[in-house]
Amino acid sequence: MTIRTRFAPSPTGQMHVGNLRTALYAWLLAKSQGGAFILRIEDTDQARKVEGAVDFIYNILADTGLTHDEGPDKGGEYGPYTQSERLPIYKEMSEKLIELGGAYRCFCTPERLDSVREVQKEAGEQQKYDGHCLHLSPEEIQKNLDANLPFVVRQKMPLDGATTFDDEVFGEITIEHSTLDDLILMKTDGFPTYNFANVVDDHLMKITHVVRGSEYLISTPKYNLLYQAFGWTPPKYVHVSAVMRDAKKKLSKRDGDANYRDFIEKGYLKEALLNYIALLGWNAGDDREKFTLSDLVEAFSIAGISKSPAIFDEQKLRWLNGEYIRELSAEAFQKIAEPWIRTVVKSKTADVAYLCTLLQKRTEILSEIPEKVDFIEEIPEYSVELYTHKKMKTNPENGLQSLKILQPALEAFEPWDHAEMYPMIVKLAEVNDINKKKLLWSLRVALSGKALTPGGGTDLAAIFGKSESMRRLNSAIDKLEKEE
RNA sequence: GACCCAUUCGUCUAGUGGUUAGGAUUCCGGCCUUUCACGCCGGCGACAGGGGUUCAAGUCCCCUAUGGGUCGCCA
Repeated sequence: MTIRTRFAPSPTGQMHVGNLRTALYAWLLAKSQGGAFILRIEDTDQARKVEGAVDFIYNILADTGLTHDEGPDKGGEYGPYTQSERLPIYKEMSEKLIELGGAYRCFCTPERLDSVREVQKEAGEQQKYDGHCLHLSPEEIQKNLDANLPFVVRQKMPLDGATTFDDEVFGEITIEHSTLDDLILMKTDGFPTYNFANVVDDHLMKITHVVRGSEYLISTPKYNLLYQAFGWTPPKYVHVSAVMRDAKKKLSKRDGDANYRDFIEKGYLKEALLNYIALLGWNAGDDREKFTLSDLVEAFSIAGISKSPAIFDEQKLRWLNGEYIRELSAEAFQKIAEPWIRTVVKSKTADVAYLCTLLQKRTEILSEIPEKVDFIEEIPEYSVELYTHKKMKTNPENGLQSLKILQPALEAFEPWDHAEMYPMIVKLAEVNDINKKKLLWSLRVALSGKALTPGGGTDLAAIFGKSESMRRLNSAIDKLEKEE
């Protein structure tokens, strides 16, 4: 029997990274064993529906490479794959379940339910349905139905005993039936709840392994009771623990930047992001940390999933992203870096390709590029104290001296060849009996107006070209002379 | 509050009765160097606490603590 897993998001907007990780694990489980990955849209809550959210899900799955074999857009043998299009199925199934004795109609109003809960809360009791409609006679039920009273369908829980199931990650879990509430399966609006739809659909769609967040761990026995009532075989369960923002808070949509798209917009590469979230709560059993998607397919196994919640560490993501950036070819890096460079550098003459070779080893996330290159467009206001560097024993006075040595040499330097410039300056330092580092430090400050730059003085000269370099050099000399 | 689950360096983790408790990241040193970064080398840093079981416990059991989850006509 081939493995079938599913990703079943509700179309409520952004793709949270915890959600993405669940999708990744489900996809990996299927693909690592030659199985199928199914996308199902769980839109049973009409109030929470968000326009465009389904397309957004398609885009992310396509973008990350977690492609599905069956889904609303691709079809498949077990469709429709959108729950709002399966309403007749749930209706039929719920009626069947009532016949089977696994469920009953409940005509209680939300107001009555609230007050029951209120009373239970005051008394310090467990809050659960009080069974009011459980023993309605067939006549009473018919009367209510004839009166068109709205009703929900509730699952009838056994009163005693316990259900045990064996989770693939957490092991054996046992829940006493006495703690179970009679779940609502069908709402008054004719839509199923998750509690019902997931069971019906997972069964009908022949899902073999249910991968989902650990918040469902405790409800799983309720679902198994449903399977049992129908006479179906439950799937295997793979519950994965939460992704946390910090030790106390779960990563949540409300925290703002936990979304896939936000990370991409901040300049993270999708490969790095995916790699990182794979590692949050899973490991290959060895020391490897860098995985392509196909590496993951090869290495993935349920045994590597850990039980405890993992805190999302953006610092480590940054590092991983840097690793991915450094592995890019020069062309590939320039392609993704140039748009970021162009947000601040408008110059047509600056050598962007060369700039990129300098930037590549100095970039962890793309969004830090603009601040690194802003001096290229326009030299910032800077203090001549930048010429002071203790270790190199430089200061504005000898800085000026250095620039005056460099000025005629560079003026005469033809062609403006970067590879030749550095040895030329080294030689120039020797001739003038001055430390080459003094010359280079001053040159860098003169060209950039900054203490930290990608690359050194000759690198900057290469980026700017001769005319702009000489312009900056001369104006630096002017500036220093004025200060004297 | 009740129930379920978890707990190894700050963080992600390896570890399935006998290890100097390993790796990665962060941080700190050093080397390299045209500033910074990259790279390389090194360092700091953990078995939540208490009881058992055992010749031997991070590994098994119990209790406590802490944290998370669930208790919706949300999923």
